[in-house]
Order: sequence, then C-alpha cells, then structure tokens
Amino acid sequence: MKMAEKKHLNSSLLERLATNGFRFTPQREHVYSVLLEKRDHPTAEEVFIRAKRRMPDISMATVYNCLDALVKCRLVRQVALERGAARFCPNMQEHSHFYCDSCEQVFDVNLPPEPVIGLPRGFKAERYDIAIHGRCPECKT
Amino acid sequence: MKMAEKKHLNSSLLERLATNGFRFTPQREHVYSVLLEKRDHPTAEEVFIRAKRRMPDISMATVYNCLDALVKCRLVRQVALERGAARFCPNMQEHSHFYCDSCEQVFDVNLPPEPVIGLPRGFKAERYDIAIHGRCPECKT
DNA sequence: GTCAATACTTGGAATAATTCTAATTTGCGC
DNA sequence: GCGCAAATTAGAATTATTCCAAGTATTGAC
Repeated sequence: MKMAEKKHLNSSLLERLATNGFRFTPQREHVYSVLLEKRDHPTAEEVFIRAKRRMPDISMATVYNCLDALVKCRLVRQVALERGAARFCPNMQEHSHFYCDSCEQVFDVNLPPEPVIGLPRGFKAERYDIAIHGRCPECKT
Repeated sequence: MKMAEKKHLNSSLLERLATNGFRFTPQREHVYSVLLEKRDHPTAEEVFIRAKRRMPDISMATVYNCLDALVKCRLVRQVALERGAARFCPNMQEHSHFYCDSCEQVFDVNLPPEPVIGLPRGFKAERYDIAIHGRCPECKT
C-alpha cells in the first residue's frame, strides 16, 4: 500500500470512529487493515492470529473490542453463517453471502437491484442479512 | 389437539424420521410437539425448559440431539439471528425472519414470489436464510 | 504543551452455548 | 423375543464470547 493511500485510510477511519464516539487507536487501525488485507470472512479467532503477526502483544479481548467498534461504525459487517463463530467482512456494499456446506468457504454474491421484501405495516428494516447455503462450483457432486 | 390429529402427526413424524435414517423416540416426538405448540422461535435452552414440564427427565443433550434430527429431517429450521444462541422454527414454508433489535422478538415474514438471486455460474443453492433487522411496530421511536 | 477525565488495552477469570463421553437403555429388523 | 445399532442420560469438556480490575493512552479544556 502506498503512503498516500495509507494516510487516507487512516484519516477516514479516524473520522468514522470519532463521529461514532470512538477513539482512534493503533489496535483498531491494525485490526481494520488485517480485515482489508485478506477478504475471506475470518472469524474473530482468525483475526486475532493474523493481527498478532505484526502486533504480538494484542489480546483477544482487544480484537473483540475493535471488531465491535468497527461494526458499530459500519466499516465492517458481522455475519452468522454456521453454528459457531461469527465471521467478519469489510465489504460494505450491498451483497449477500454464499456458504458452501461442503468446503465451508464463504463467497460474496451481488444482490439484484431489487432486493426489497414487502414488510407488514409498521416494521422498519435497517439491514438485510442474506445467507445462501449450498455447494460451490468446486464441491458440486 | 384431537386424537386423530395427534396420530397423524406422529405417523408423519415417524415416517420422516425413518426415511432419514433416524429412530422414532418419545423424546423426539415431544420436542417436536413443544416447537409446534408455541411458534415463537425458542432457543435450545427454552425448548429444554418447556420440554421438561411434561417430560421432567429429558436432558439438554437429548434436546440438542432431537433438534439436530428434526433439522436434518427438514421438519424444523435453525436460524442464527443475533450473536448467541441459535433459534428453532417449525414453519417450513418459504419465509424470512424479522428480528427487532430493540425488543429482540422474532417475526415470520412472507417472501415475495420471486426470491431468486442470480448466482454466479456453478453455484448450487440449497437454501436461503434471510434475516431482516430493524424495529417492530411496537418499538418504532 | 499540560492536565484531567475517561475510554481503551491487557491477561485472566467467568459465562454461555454447544459438543463430547461413557454407561445404560431402547427401537426396530429379523 | 433377540441382538445390535442408535438414542438417552448426567456430567465433563470445549468453544466462543464477555466481563473484570489494573494500568495506559487519547482527547478536549485550559
């Protein structure tokens, strides 16, 4: 990553954190960069392992705290795909997730332009979580 | 519930279990009836508490086993809505779930006739899990 | 720039949800 | 009815997440 890009990333991260009442910390910057680096929907545990590589003293509690802050700032999405650990995804474009029940990989899938579901009167939707389960091309029998 | 209805329920449950390689047990019958009785998307813990009322010796491990069997027989759906416990729902019609982030209640929402999302070549969808987060009519500010 | 208030980080303990284990019991095909 | 595999049980173990208390760092006011 070029210096200019890094600077821009940090200033927009700082701004986003600040407007949501959070402080800018090296840990939050680092956790966010880890998520951007490899967009494979890691679990909190996996984020922790990757974050430790360049920041060996970071703790699991901090990783959870950082992920929480990033989710609340709407910089990261949290998805529940299988029984078990939550997964995190820095792609904030409208999209849904395809979960391969065989190899357990997760793929981003674009939504059609009209994903709107008719809700009964009085319900106010804030966010849609669409998970599609099935077989990916590699695992088709 | 009338006797005739109960008989029918049991024979169809038996059949469904059998064709999926499961045995018919009083515990599985009871757990299924508990889910049908109050369709409020209980957690496994809640199912356990309700099941104990008329079957005091049932254990938590059995409740998990029964729910697993029912899910594998496609008699029950398992949904992950929030961080935390999974929830169970015996409504097998195509539908999605509305989760109120304020009061934490879950509502079934009918899907439009065209819920199909264009998947990239080679992906085979087996099931869609659509969770909508927002505010229910009671909690609208 | 200094200071104070308070949010954040840390390691470890605690909790919650689920799965595993080993012994016993039960359903079901023969 | 018999025998075997599957299911049940209580409790231990594991996994994922949250809580806690002490020290540290960030931010806004001066």
